[in-house]
Formats: sequence, C-alpha cells, structure tokens
Amino acid sequence: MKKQRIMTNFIQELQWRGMIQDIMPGTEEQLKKEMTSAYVGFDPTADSLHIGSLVPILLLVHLQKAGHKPIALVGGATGMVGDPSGKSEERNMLSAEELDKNILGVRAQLEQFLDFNPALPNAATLVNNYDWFKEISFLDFIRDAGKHITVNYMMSKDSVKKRLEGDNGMSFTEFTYQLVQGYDFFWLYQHQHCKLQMGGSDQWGNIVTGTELIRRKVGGEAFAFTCPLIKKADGGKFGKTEKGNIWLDPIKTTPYQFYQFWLNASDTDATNWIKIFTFLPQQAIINLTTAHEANPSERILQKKLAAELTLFVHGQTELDKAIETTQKLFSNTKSPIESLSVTDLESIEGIVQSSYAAEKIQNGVDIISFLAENAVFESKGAARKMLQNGGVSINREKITDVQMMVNTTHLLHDKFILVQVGKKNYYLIAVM
RNA sequence: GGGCAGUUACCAGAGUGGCCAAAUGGGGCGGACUGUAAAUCCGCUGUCUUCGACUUCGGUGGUUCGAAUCCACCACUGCCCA
Repeated sequence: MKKQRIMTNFIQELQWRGMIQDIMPGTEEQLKKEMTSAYVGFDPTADSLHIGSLVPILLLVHLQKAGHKPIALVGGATGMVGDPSGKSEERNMLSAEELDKNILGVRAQLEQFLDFNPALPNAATLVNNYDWFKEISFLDFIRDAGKHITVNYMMSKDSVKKRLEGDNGMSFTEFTYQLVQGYDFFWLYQHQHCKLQMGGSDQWGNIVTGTELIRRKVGGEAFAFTCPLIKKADGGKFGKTEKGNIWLDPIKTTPYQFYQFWLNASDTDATNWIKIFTFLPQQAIINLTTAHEANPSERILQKKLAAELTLFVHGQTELDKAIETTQKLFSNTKSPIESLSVTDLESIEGIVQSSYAAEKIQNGVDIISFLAENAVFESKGAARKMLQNGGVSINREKITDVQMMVNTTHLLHDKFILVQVGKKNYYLIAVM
C-alpha cells in the first residue's frame, strides 16, 4: 500500500518542480498501475557528461525513488549517426575509438548516480544500443523498422523540418536518426519490458517515433514525457562559461569550479534551478525562496543550490573543500591578503596552481612576462590588454602599471603570489 | 545532366580595385555600480614582445604598381528544372 502511494507521486513531483514539458496521455496512469521500466538515452559525445545531462540523470533518480525501474542507455550506435535535433548543421562524426572511450567514461559516471544493486526489484540497468544494432544488417533494418514509418511522418518532425528549411541541408544519415532511436525504444520494449521514455524536450520527436514504431509493429502501448531544456533567464546557454562546459568529471571541472558555477547563478535562475536540480521537498524550497527574497544579498538560494549539487556529484569531502576555498578567496575580499596563512594558501583547492623559479623573482620580472610565463594568459599581448583594461590583480591589489616589476616584495609568506583575473578567476603561483 | 544563388573573423552579416585586420549587430571577456546577482554604462575581441611586424575574406592559378573586391579553373552548399 505504501509503495502504491509513492508511485502515484512521481509525475506530480516532477510537475511542481517544473520538470515536465510534454507528456503523452496515459503516462500517469501507467505509472500508477505498476512498477514501470523507463529509459533515458545519453549521447557519448565526450568522455564525460556535463551539467546539461544532469536533468535527464535526475529524471532517472526520481523515477527510481518513486519505485520504478530506470534504464540508462548509452548511445554507442546512435552516437555514430548524430542527432539533428536542435542543430542547424550536420555534425561531425566521431571515430570508433573516440566513441569507445567516451562510452566508458559516460558509463562510469552514470553508475555513480543510480542504484544498481541487483537485490532491488527496481535496480537500475545500463545498456548500450550498439549491442543490439551490431547484430542488425542494413537490409534487416529497413525492412524491419523502416517499413512501418513513412517518410512523410519523419519529415513532419521539427528537427527535420528546420533543417529542410535551412541553408545547410541534411544528410540521409541524420535523417535516419529518429528511426534508429525509435528502434531503441522498440527493442527495449520487447526485451526489457520498457514502456516509458524520458528526455529533454528536443527529443520529443524522436521519442514519439519510438512509441509509434511500437504501436505499428506489435500493437504495443508505450509512453513518454519530456522535460524543458534548461535555459538561463538572460537567454544565454546553460552550463557554459568562459572556460567551456561545466563537466561532471572532477578532472575537467574541479569541484570548486563546479560549486562556483552554481553559486554564480542569477536570482531568477536560482529560483528555478533549486526546484529542478535538488531533491529538497516543496516546503523547504518555499522557505528558502522566501528567505532569499527577504535578503537577496545573502544569496541563500545560490548557496544551497551549489551545496546540494556539489554534494550530489562530488560528495561531502569535496563539497567541504569547495566551500573552504570559496571562503578563503571571497570572504573579506577587502581585508589585506596577509590575513591568509601559509596553510590557507597551501590548501586552496581547485584553483589553478603553478610554480615559478625563485631566481627570476629575485632579479625582478616585468609583470607582463610574469603573467604570460605562468600561463595566466596565452601571450604577452593578451596579458597587456587585460592589464590595460584593469582586469588583473596581484595579491588582491589591482595592477595599473604595465611596466611594474614583480620581485620579492610581492611574495606572501616568502613563497606565494596570488593572481586574479577579473573578480572570480584565481591563480596561485608558488615560487620555489 | 541544365539553370540560378552563394562560400567573409565565434555566429549573423556589410564591403564589389588602394582610405580593409575588414562596417554593424549578437556572443564572449574585462571595468564601473552591486550581492562573486539582474539591469545599465564603458573598454577589449586575427596573431605576435608596446611602437610596429606578420597571416587572413572556400581552394588554386592569373590580371594589376596594388585584389576580400576583376578573370579562369576546382571544391563545397542551397534553390529551381529534368
């Protein structure tokens, strides 16, 4: 009885969180009726997932929490084709080796978010669609899948229409994508009793092709819903910074940088994102939002959002370190840099660190060379420009003099120099 | 196979013989104001060690003192006709 109650809440839960865009009629009833297997596909376009994949992951986690069975699909086959959805141009194909590497990386990450314990009735599973596609010949495929879907139907999809209207055309390969993905759903329906597919709203067309294939081929009934694509309130791309994507891989994006990304969310974004990206209950979120509005400069929402997510992705230890680093660098930004102790500086985690030869400092180095040689900037020209724009600080003091010499008087505790580009980009240089 | 249009910096898009490293807008980065928000305003945005030098406008050759701009050929893309 208890289980029943939890299951009924799944769709409602996602609804108030703003995580449902389109939903097929009957989906909610199906989920109430029985434990349902549902899948989400992940593209192995890189060897790590980035935060754009976080929402689909969360869908699976919510699903499992609600007592249903999540299937994470890694697109070893679909990755070879390339999804035209949301793209205005044909995309580059990955080599087989790249794909293999990426699949391994993505797999490992997915495994940390879902419970694969086989003792559970709703244990998560992980599949790779290459495993079934490798057995299917081209002729088999066009007879077996292609026969059931008309070209007219495929052309009516937005992802295809946009490309037909655009200037860049579309290859047959990409055109076929929706059928290939649709076949995944059909295969999982047949072999794993999977009745539901979830994904981002850009996937709606592909997903519906799958349910259609299931209906026409075997008269089966399958369901689907999608979540809205995450956008920033200012219209910018979500999950991008000047340094590129925010990855889930701690090597690519350190936990500190990850934490900082969420901490820097605008007020409007934070209000939406806290619902989507955390598991906090509705009342808790209402309380936080109210508290935030009463005193926005505290940035209660951003702090909570950043903490919850860093915990979810990187764990408690890394979260603690990220908060610690943040405090060292951003609390009392007006206090003199000397207030940071040697241990403070030595234990700053997650920011860019490098070392520099002591004798150069003893002789004195001009600031431009110093910045370029420490890879703070790619070239002296770039360093000079930024400096002239007032974007460089050494030990929290803004540098205005392009001619300035860096020497031993700049050393903190005889050892460190802290360089800042802009407000938020820190470099710690150890002189030895 | 035939006809037409096009290919310019991250993107969009002007430039059609010298004043072009190339308008303008967007994006990005930095500054001011703030709260490591938002909005607004300002600066930077081909590469290199400042002056200055160097390499760019699909590719290759050519015309010219001089070409992103003119000519020839090639490649790619879109649209239309068969």
